[in-house]
Amino acid sequence: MNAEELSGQLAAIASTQRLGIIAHLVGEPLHVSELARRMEMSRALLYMHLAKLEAAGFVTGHLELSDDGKALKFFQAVPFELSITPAVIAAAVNNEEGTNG
Amino acid sequence: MNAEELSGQLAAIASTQRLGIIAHLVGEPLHVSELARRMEMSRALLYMHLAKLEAAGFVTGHLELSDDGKALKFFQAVPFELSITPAVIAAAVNNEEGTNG
DNA sequence: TACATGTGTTAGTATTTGCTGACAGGTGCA
DNA sequence: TGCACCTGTCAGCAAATACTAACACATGTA
Repeated sequence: MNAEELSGQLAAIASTQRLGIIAHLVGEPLHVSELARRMEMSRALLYMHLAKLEAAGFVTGHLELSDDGKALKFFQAVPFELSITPAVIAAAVNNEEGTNG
Repeated sequence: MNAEELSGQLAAIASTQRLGIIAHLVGEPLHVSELARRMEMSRALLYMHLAKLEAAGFVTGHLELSDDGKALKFFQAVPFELSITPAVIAAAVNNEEGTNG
């Protein structure tokens, strides 16, 4: 873990919208349109947020075929634990590996 | 801890520059001009970053009088531990208090 | 055919954030 | 007086991010 990776992870969840997305996907996978309705958010915007979350590894998506033959893109939250302390930050900035996860 | 507070905390450290500032201030308080030199950053910019970090509680600053009578603004890192998991996020989004620190 | 549902992408705009340069003011010292 | 330090703030520009509206295309159903 270096400083860029760490700040990338943090930036991915440093948003109330994206925290809301993760909260919605904890324990209950949802497809994009359904999630967009629940979050009262446009699909285009939701795709942008999901892309950032998926790139950082906080959610994962997969296509699923519904009973009536429609392709649904389901997303779910990925289990993780991020523990941040001053020491963890100092280690990351000094580019040391294997310090946190 | 609600979603806004949590995302605020995360946003405050979701920056390689600000991670670098914290790393510099771990175990060694520095005054602004000295820190600006070590980070190779303008003071104006550093003030902006320090303001965000201080508002979020990651660093704390105080004026100190040097031997030769100059006022120096020292900053130091505040000890903390932020533990982020999907459950913590869900709790924050649902506005529950007392779940994480 | 037409409508409701879904995925996925793009162009363009609005808002926020990061950053620079310049300023005003203070102390100590030669 | 002038120089070398320091704190603190502001206007303005640059770049990144968030967001909207619109498009193309697919399936099932009336």
